[in-house]
Amino acid sequence: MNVISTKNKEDKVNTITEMCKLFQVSARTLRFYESKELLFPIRRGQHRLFTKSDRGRMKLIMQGKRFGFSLEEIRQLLNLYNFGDHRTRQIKQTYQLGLKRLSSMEQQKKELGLAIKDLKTQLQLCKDLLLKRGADAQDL
Amino acid sequence: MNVISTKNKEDKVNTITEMCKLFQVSARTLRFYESKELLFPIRRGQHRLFTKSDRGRMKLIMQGKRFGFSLEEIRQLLNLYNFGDHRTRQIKQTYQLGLKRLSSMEQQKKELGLAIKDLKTQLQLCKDLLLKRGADAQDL
DNA sequence: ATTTAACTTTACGTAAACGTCAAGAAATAT
DNA sequence: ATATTTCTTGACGTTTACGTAAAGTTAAAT
Repeated sequence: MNVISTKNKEDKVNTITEMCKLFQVSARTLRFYESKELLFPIRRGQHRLFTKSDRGRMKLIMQGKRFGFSLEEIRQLLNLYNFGDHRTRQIKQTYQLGLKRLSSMEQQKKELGLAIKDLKTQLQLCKDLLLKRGADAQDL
Repeated sequence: MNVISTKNKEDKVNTITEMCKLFQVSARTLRFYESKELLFPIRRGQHRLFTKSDRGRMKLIMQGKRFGFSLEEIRQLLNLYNFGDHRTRQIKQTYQLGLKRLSSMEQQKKELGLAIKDLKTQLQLCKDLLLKRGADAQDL
């Protein structure tokens, strides 16, 4: 790798099928996300090429989905990771939204902790009943 | 409250509008949940009356939704909280499902923790940029 | 050069989770 | 007794998040 070459991992681009494998989603899904402005693949001719930025965004999208956020909610926050190229006014708004999202996620984590505790209790009760009914402790 | 009266908070039933207020959902939602067998309100004539059991189930439904589970996923687990009236075979299955759900929720909590960390970092970067651009620290 | 594989757009279809009338029955208030 | 409110059952509509099939285009392989 010489000085002239600016190529590095950051510059690596992926075809749509590569992205599908990377994130375990369909091509339809990726095109859909592009249409909804969650991804911005560049074009070589007609074909899409997904950049490092898209990969980062996809990671966040999957994360957001996991936590039950809608694509629209996710989209609004994605700008938080690209704030370089936005107006200060815009960034401020996104920042505020980010703070709200953060507190929402912290709240959710708390509730999740409680729900887990409840579920554990309930599972124990269930287990006790099964044992009392003569279940084999082995398969529990 | 005398000895003969068996009435207590457990016996309290709610009309559909009371339930709506209690859980901040529409009547349509409650009827929909009944149609999907997540709730089992008793009937006084044609009208629905929601029991303590339904209230408990609703709490779990709301919780499940918050964490991104589908109604069908939620329905399957609800039996975990009514296992008294089921066959041992059934309970065993529900118990197994509960264990899986538990580990899924614990995993989610972990990921949520990481996502929160990431978001905090990103928010800090964002804040720095805003301050460097001369934003008033007051409104951040 | 031609087959093949990967990709494209367009467009209709679908499942989940309700919303929103419409029309009638039942309970409550006056 | 009658008006009003609350509730009921359909039944069609809507949004989200894609699936899927059709028909054409581009790139890669032979």
